[in-house]
Amino acid sequence: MSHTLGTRQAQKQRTRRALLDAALELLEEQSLGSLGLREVTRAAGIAPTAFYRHFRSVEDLGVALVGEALEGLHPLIGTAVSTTGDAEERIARAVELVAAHVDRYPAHMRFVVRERHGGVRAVREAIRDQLARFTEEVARTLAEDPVSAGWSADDLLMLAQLYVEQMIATGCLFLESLESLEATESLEATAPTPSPVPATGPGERARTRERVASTAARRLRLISIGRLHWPDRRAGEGTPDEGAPGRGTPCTGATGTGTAD
Amino acid sequence: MSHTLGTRQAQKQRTRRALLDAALELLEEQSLGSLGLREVTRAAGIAPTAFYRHFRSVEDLGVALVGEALEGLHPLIGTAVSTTGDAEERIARAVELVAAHVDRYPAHMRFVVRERHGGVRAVREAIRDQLARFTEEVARTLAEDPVSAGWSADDLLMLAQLYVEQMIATGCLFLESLESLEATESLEATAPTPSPVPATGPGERARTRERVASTAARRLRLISIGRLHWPDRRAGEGTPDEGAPGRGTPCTGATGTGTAD
DNA sequence: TGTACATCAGTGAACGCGCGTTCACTGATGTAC
DNA sequence: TGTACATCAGTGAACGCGCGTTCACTGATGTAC
Repeated sequence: MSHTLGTRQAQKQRTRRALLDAALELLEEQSLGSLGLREVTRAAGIAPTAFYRHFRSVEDLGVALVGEALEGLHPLIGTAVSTTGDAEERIARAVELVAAHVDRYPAHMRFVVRERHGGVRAVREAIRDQLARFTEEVARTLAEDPVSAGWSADDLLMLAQLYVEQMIATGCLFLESLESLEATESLEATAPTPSPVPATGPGERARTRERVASTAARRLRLISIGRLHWPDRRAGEGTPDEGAPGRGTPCTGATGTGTAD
Repeated sequence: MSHTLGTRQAQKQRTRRALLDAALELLEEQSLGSLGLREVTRAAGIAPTAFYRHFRSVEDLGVALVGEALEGLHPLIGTAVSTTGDAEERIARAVELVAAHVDRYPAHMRFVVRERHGGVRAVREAIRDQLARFTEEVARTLAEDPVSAGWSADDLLMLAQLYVEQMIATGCLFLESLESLEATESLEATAPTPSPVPATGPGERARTRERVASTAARRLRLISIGRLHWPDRRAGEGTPDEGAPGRGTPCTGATGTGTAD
């Protein structure tokens, strides 16, 4: 820290954190639109009226959470998509990045996934804007790759969107695996006897994680392969029983609709 | 209709419909978790207590909406993914299917997209189950395609998931384009003078639609190309400046983690 | 066809409750001299 | 260092309101004879 905060400022920050954390926990089982101000302050251990010292409304708190959840990812994107390493390495790096972020901020990520299409406009737009920035950064990084030579700006953007969507879908997979694990574990806690065959041991968490990572990696691999053979306009035409058709004429960008409108 | 409903039954169905429609309209701007029973009955024009003649709770109504939104799509899936026609035709058919469904049931589709990761468990699970059925059907249809020869069950499922996710993303794109059009049109309605250059004419709706359809089609095209060249394990290895590497050895399924666990 | 009774979709009053927001306040922290 | 005053994060009472659910009811529709 550059200069220590005054006691008062520090306390205010702590209360603010308590509000954000309380909200995050409550948001695991409901959406922002149904989250009450009193509910949050109760969980945070402060009086309802104190809420207004930190946020104008619950919606406002939601926008702050979007920032916390996604702001920190921007510097990491370049690393994950960068040209260094072969395709497999890059894919593994991207999946690992998502996995680590979900591991570290599960509640934040659940919140983002839930509210991305949720009922609170301001939050939806905050998320959309962050994702648009991600997409633009990915597109810029992809453009530097020699593989992208000849790609139209429109097609590059399309590919970047596909990658970003895929990263979100991967995050969802990791989140769902966390959820199902919790469900299993709480079931076991209730069970009268320890299962004869320990279906959920200490390694189960790691194994589920690996399975999810593998699925996510294969999806990315398929997309990357498509990218390498793009545009391949003849793909799938007629019967595919003639073996390997190879790539079509490199009529780059001919498939796009053009950027200007 | 096989046999006409009694007056009483018919009236009950009409009230039920009024409740569902009122809910759908209210859900355009909020999520199910914050939708009130009294709010719905008020909009439907009936007494709050009458709600219980039709649904046990708002959550229950939500589950009914999931059925309405997705049940009807099952018979259409086969047609969209089927082997008939070349890859381009199939892609166009799939995009058109989604576009038509969103055009006809925009509120239903918005609801599904919003609640897929929303705060109401029962509804989330109803949607997840329907999507799992879609995925299975797509996987089964893909398996019949000669292109899928040698694909492991795991990889086929991965591809089917990718396609289903992509269909949902396409639906989102169409929904967002509807939303932005409405915003523009209401802005124009408020504007004092008709714009000198009519930025939003009667053709704007069609043009936006076409742009979205084109983007969606290109995404599907890229995935289809990836599919044709799968697994191509050497893709992207080293520098890609040596031209067309062709497809790798068809070590089918070697990339999967196996289905049994 | 007519009558007597059963069913049941929709009503309206009433309930206790938690909500968001207002207001004047308290008392610890910060600051000027 | 000590004193006097300003700031402001957090308090607690109070408000009007809409909520979900209960209950006994009404009256049109359905049914048995």
